[in-house]
Formats: sequence, structure tokens, C-alpha cells
Amino acid sequence: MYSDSEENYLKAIFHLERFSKEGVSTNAIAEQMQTKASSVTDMLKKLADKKLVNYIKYQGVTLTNQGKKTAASIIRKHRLWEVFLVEKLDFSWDEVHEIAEQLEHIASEKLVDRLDKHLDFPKFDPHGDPIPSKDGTFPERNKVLLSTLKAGESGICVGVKDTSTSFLKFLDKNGIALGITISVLDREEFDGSLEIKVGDEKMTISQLISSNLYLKTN
Amino acid sequence: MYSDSEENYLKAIFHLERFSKEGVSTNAIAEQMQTKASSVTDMLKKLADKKLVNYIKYQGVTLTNQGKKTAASIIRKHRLWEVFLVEKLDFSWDEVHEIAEQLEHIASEKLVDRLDKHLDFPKFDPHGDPIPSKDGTFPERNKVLLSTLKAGESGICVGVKDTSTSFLKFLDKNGIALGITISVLDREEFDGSLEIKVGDEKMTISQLISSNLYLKTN
DNA sequence: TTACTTTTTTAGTCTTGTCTAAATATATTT
DNA sequence: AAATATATTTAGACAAGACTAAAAAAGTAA
Repeated sequence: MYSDSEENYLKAIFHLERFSKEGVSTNAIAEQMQTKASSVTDMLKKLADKKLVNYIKYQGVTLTNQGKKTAASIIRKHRLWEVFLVEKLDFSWDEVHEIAEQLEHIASEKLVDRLDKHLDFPKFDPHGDPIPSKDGTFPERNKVLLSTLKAGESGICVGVKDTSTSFLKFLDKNGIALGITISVLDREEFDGSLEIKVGDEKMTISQLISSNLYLKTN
Repeated sequence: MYSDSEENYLKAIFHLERFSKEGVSTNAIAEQMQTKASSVTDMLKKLADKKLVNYIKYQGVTLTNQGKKTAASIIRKHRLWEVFLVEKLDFSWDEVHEIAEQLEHIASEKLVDRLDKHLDFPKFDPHGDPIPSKDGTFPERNKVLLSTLKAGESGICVGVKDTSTSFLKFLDKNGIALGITISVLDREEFDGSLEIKVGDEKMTISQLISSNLYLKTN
């Protein structure tokens, strides 16, 4: 249906759209895709011809409904494959992204449906990100950044904001994973660092760390 | 490492090499790949540059050791994915080929190893074809064509020679699948047709059918 | 408003993989 | 061996997707 490259652009625009109220800029896409602005312009014209984006010269782009639907289906495939890799093939959550980047382009609706069923219809991927349903709607979850908790509060880790390998490795090394309970023992107002308890371990983490960890509180 | 297209050519040459004692001809590859002879010539030059084939103008090609190893690894991935689709996702054996054609190009050695383990190291795919090991060696199996059996003999279905969708559908419709026991009740010498028993059902099949079904006898 | 900077687009080129049409090599007949 | 047929390669073109360098538009500052 669409080329791998077209699908990657749609995905990039979809992710960028959540942060910009206006249309997404050419340069923003170029940075996200690790490519040149001129290549982006070329592709935007093609996507516009196919009615996947609304593109006005010098004004950035937005996805059409068809574009959104397509992007959601790619994200759906990506996240389902991530669940598969972690749950069934015992990969750790910091290893699966690159492989899922390839698997998300496999074309077969039946395959995706069967995979979804095989995994028992998961609603969130190993990073805690929501898996859109077939019709493109994203499930919601009550999540809050660890950095917003006060001393004495606690919650269960349900996701990360920064998905970089270095951050995920840091979490692994410190025993922080999905489902782990984290309590805030004390908070240093000067630099926003927190003293927390993870399982039985006490540790101090910087504001940068705590503002990239999502918890579910009760 | 190699492009999808390069991998597909290697696979095609690998399969064709088993039938021709000499080098594989340009036209044979073109037919197998559903493309034009001129496109094949172009690609053969590229593969020769990369030391994957031995190519002499007008004389056809053979795979180098590197070429054979690469082809075997692609076939390995293809067949492991087919096992996965049938065993884990409940696809039938006539539906999996196209999807596996896509999955075979996913690059991740770790993924293949984990998949192999997850499937409990299968030696044959759902069509009964051998799955090469990591080092590229193919397992052997004592198999014989149904058409070579005499009246009174029987065996267990372990594979097919013709893998076309129409043939596989015919088998499905008639209750013939891997692991099914087939007995030869009578043989008509005039046209080579056989009266056979499949489970509790008696039926008559043509020579064309019986010469495309592999059985394991004891 | 004019001058300067940044962003975006255009124009032209490159690579990969494909194609058609024409040329050349090999195979087969007579 | 010459004539014909078939197989293969070459030459030139095209589409997709990316790039560089230059031009044009938009944004910012004096």
C-alpha cells in the first residue's frame, strides 16, 4: 500500500503533531527523521498527492484523517511487536525498538489481528505506551510524572517519557521496571532531586530522571 | 547488510542450483523472479562485485560459499517464521508463504535465535521442508513420493513437492495434512492413479497428485 | 522600513532497481 | 558452414528517495 519511507514520515508527523498546536514544520520532521529539509519537502508533496497530509507551502503540515488512521495502524503494529518480543521472546525493553521498527512495516491485516489475539489484546506496550485499537483510538491511563509527587507519596511505574537506550539502561541497572512500586521518601527543593525507595533499596535521583518516569498513583 | 532485492536473487539462485548441474541461466532466474532478463544481468553484476556469485558472461552463475551461506540464512528465517505462523498464530500452511516472504528480510541475528528457541528448534517447516541450521547445513529426512508406493503400503505425510496454493488447497479440502497416515489400497497401472485411504475416507487420486506428496514410510 | 537571519523550497544530481529496444553471443537447423 | 533462432548483454530511460547548492519566502532586529 504505502512504502516504508512514506510510513516512517507519517509516523514522525503523527508524533510531532501532539506537541505543536500549529502544523508541523519541515525542519522538525527533518530532525526527527535524521534527514535533510529538502528531502522532507519532496516527501510532503508526495504525501499530499495521496491525501495523507494537508500541506501548504511554507506553512507546515497536518495529517488528514486517512493519514492519522494510517499512522495509528503503524504505531499499533510497532507496539504489538514490542510486546511480542518482550513477552514471548524474552527481550528486555531496551532492545526491542530497532527490531520493531522493521516489523512495523510487514503488511498483513490478518497477521496483526492474530498477533493481537496471541498476546491477549494488550493495551500498553513494554514502555507503557498505549496501543491504538484497530480503529485508531488510543487507550488512556491515569499516569503522572514521578517528579510531581510529594514526600510520602508512591506509585507504580507504568512508563517512560524519554525512551533513549541510555535512560532505559539506567533504569534496568537500578531495578526500575514496569510494575515496580516507587515511594518518595524526601524531596530536595533546591535542585528537585528525590530520595526514593525502589523495592527495598533507597536511592537519590535527579530531577531529570524523575521527570521522565510515569507512575500510576492511587 | 544486503538489500531485500539482493536477498531475493540469492534465494532464487539457491533453489535453481539444485536442479541444474551447470551454472544457473539468466532466463531461469528471470522466470523464477517474475522479472526481465536484463534486470537479472544487472543484478548478477552487483552480486559478483560483492563476491556472492561466480558470474561469467553468457555462462550463467553459481553461488560462492558466502552466497550459499547468505541464501541459507534467508531460507532459515523464512521457514522459522512459517513455523511460527502455523504453530503459534494458527495460520494454515497454505496462507503463510507470502507473509514469510516479508518476514525473512528482518535483520536481527538475536531475533532469529530467540525465535528458533521459542519454537523449540524445529527441523522442518509446515510444508515438510528442512530448516537449515545457523551454519547453513540442511537436515535430511527419509522421505519418498506417494507415487512410488505399491498397493498395501502406507506412510505418514511429511511434505509436498509442489507448493502452489492450488495444490495445498486441494490437500486441505481432502483432509490431507502433515502427520496424516495414507495407505495405498490399489493402483491402476494404466494411468498411475491410486486408490488410497486417508483417515477413514477412501478416495482416488491422479498420478500428478501422488507424485507431489512426500511420505515417511517404516 | 530596511537589513539580516532562518526556514523552506527549487533545481539539478546520484543510487538502486527496474524496464524497453537494440546489439551481440550462443545454439540449432538445414 | 551458412542461416536462423534463442539467450544474453548493453545502452539508454524512468521512478523512488535521498542529497547539495542556490533561490525565495518568512521572521526578526535595528
